[in-house]
Amino acid sequence: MARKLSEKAFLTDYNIHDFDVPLTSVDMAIFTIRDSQLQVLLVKRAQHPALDCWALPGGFIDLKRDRTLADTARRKLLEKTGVDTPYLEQVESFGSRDRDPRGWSVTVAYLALIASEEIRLSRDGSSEEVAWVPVEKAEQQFDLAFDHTEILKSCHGRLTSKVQYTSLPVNLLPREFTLTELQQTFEIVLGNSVEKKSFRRRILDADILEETGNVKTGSNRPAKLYRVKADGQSHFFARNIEGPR
Amino acid sequence: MARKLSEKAFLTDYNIHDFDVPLTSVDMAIFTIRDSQLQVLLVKRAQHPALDCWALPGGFIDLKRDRTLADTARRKLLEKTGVDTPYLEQVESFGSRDRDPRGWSVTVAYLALIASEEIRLSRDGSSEEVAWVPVEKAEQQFDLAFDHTEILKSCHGRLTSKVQYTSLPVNLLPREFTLTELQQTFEIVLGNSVEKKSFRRRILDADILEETGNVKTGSNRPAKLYRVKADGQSHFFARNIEGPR
DNA sequence: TTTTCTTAGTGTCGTTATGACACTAACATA
DNA sequence: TATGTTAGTGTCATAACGACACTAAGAAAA
Repeated sequence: MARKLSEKAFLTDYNIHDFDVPLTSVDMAIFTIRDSQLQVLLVKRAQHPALDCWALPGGFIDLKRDRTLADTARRKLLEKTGVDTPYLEQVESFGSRDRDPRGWSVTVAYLALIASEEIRLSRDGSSEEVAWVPVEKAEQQFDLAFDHTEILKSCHGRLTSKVQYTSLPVNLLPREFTLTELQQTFEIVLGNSVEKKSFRRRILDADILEETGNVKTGSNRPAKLYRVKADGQSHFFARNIEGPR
Repeated sequence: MARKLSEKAFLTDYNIHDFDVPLTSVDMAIFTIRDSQLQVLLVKRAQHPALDCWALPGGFIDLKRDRTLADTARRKLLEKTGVDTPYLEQVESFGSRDRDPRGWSVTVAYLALIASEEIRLSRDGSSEEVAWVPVEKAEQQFDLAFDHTEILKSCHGRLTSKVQYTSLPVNLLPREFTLTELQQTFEIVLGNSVEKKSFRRRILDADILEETGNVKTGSNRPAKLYRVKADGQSHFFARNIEGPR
């Protein structure tokens, strides 16, 4: 009982500003497929430090409005893209003395996958410039702010490795899609082709999709449209998908 | 040029204490095999908050001494166990308004694997009580401080899932070990038995081990001793290991 | 109406890593 | 020398995949 009281006293006296704490933020790699390429959203910084540098969208936690880290990530995503129910996954945290000139800092990196159809860029009034950039170009030809190139590579690496054994790319497509569209999405993310029959067996046997009853007609045989099943967690396959041998 | 100067001016004026920032710490689940069980290291907190509660070892980043988050984790591990070259992997970060009574806080969780032979508990002068506890017991019967039960489950989950498709459990063994010992380690982490021949084929075909030339003699046929190859990254298998069908 | 083109979707066989399980090998101890 | 115990192997069945040729169904041209 005495101890309970003394914890209360401890908390009353506690002031975070008495201690050295790092800056802590959230950054995110928002991926989509545009023009048959995997692209990532970049923003041009409108503030110091790294003013005018391209960077991953992100920012500080709003201690008043955000209950959790994921809230911060969702808020940033909504501000930039207008998308509010994305696939969102925490990837890795980066913390060091040198990554930000303001001092010791930690950033929690998130990965988001969205369908390009759902995007309305820069819905908020922020004046930052926003752009979709093909991932390879962003990694190799952009000199991103802070350690954002490393963060982007980490998120991209997580994505490409999970494609090997999960059904994660379904999150890059709109609600209804054909198996061929899904296959193309896998191929774009993987960076190589996959065999049609193997792919379809794999996906259909996994029992993660259901037919919508609709078909997509074009100038050829209509293709059945599918959607992710309601309970659809990202499915894990027992084996990795292989490229051509 | 004017901008470069103004960034300098910006940094001169910048004071982290002008902003609300969360507390940021590192916590870790240190696993080892003892008594044929997967066990995790717990410490009894000697300070508020959650005084006298069992918790995962961890603490705040030392902004002066730690260059990176991994430094903080390594330092904590060394303080508690005397082990300084462990397998160390960042798992997940937990941040929310409510997880710590002191206010908004973020903790970066790490997973460490060490061989029980290498441990010298509580090498430092800290007066905290330290104990190895079987993982299931720690998860189910201990009321850990803060959200440490959730953190432990996350680290444990990462471990058990990676066992399915990597050679990660080699890090729970001493430098030299027999294939049977390695198999037992896999079985303990997996929680079920694996078939001897399949296991040996898998491990040997992966080409991650080399014979030391030594054998372990007992009251029967001697067993060849192996060690992890020098370049040994944790190997990824193309298929998951299956339990009995 | 028929042909042709294009994309959707299937049948089937070989390959590969694994599970199952019986088998042999090598030592200590009695 | 026999016996028990653990190390390690031979071999076949199986599951999931790659390869690739095949059929199906529509639009548009002829």
